[in-house]
Amino acid sequence: MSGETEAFVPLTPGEVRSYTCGPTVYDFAHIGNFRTFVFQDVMRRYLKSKGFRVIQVMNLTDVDDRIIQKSAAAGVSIREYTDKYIQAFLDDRRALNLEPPEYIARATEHIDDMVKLIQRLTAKGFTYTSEGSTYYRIAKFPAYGKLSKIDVAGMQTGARVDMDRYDKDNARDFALWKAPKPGEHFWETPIGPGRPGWHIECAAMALMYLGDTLDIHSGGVDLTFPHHENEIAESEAATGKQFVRYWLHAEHLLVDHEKMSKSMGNFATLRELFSHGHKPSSIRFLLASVPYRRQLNFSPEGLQGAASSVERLRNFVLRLRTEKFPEGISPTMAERAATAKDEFDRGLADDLNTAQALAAIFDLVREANTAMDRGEFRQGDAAAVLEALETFDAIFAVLRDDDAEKLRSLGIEPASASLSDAEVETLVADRQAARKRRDFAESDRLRDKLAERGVILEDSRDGGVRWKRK
RNA sequence: GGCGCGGUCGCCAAGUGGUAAGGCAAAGGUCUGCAAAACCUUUAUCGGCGGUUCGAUCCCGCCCCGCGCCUCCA
Repeated sequence: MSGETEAFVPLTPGEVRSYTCGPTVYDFAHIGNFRTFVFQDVMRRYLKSKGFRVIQVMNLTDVDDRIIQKSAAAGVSIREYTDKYIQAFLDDRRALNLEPPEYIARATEHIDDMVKLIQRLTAKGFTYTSEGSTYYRIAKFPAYGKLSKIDVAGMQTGARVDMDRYDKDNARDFALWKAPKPGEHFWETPIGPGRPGWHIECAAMALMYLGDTLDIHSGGVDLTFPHHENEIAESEAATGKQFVRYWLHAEHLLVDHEKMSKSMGNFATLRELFSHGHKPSSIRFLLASVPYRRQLNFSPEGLQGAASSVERLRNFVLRLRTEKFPEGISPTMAERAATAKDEFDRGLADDLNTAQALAAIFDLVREANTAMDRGEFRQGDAAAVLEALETFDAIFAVLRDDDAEKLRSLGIEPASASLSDAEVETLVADRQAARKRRDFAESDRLRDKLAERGVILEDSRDGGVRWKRK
């Protein structure tokens, strides 16, 4: 609200009540949308790692003009129409390793709550009706504009204000409840037949699940105005209390330096990226690696770079797990692991500076690799370093989960799909035997054969070999 | 026009009043039977102009450029 970074102090110690503006389920979500959802996931994972009990509510807007229009055009019910996209959205979330919120609230299942909230506002004189619709009278709420810092008075006469087909007292007033147009689906309620306005759903559901004052409310920057401003107007007028303690808005994902959006047609869905062979971990890493308040220009090169970064991290973990180091521990390494964890945390603690946090991890990776190459790394250090990596992955969640099973279910056919672990082991053993005979022609033939199936071999100094799937 | 975000190495991106993290990419090298992986080396004076200061990329002013919101939008 202040527009500045502030120390986070939840209303109830140890507990974070958080509301997330979810998608309008009229179509598949695109990765611009997921930029925000990944940010919210990083935030909730970080808060949890700091010991907070997180209660996150995410809404699904499953009724609006587009949905009404499209479902009618498709000749199916709103429910049926939105079910499909809700399912797809939840699948996409799983693919990206987004933790499920504690509550997922569907707008059409909370019509009663919205009606009650509107009635409360009416009782306090914040509403008026016109042609069967109910509107919010912003003139009654002097604080209007405090979040987006919009000067309402100055806007009213502007050329670009709503040329509305509705009859409102003031162009800035917004609909709480919309009267049905002929043939449209509607709900019969005490305030008349119709359907909810957009903002009332979030206000009603947030208050219902989380109480009058929530700790965190987050969403994309484009929601700041009018959506969040209107939510404030609705809820604070009704409760008389502060609605949200901390607002966090994620910046946009850009494509060729323009906002990715459905209307621009410059969007990509996750399933499209998957079908081009991109892994969920690459996408998640890319979206998470740029701090949320920075615009992120999306490009295939960037995605490739993210994939390489994840690869480097995974190679490192593989090395930690498979290489044999001299017994004992080296005090300096244990210390390095500890400071890396501290630095990682320091980055995140500063308004979720993921870029800074990442640097701490990569520093550790390089230094540990160097120690290994020099023979200064000890077996006892592996645990400490792995622990630091786990701290990292508790937030970034990119180290696992690109297993063949998962990729296949996402429509990515791994090159190595046709080879089982046992088959790989057999071929690897054959090659080792060939190497022992110094039959390098045969050895290389087997290695190439494995490579064709997406299996990469790494020989180690001690004559051993480890393998991984591409 | 109002409000907001940003302009740092080829790309992505931290950061601090005292001469600039990290990742990706590129080139050369080390290791290796060859690879792979890893490591080492090389690549920036921080949009422009003024000002404050012993000293500014970081503070102030002006200017230029990009993006967004102000209408549905993560």
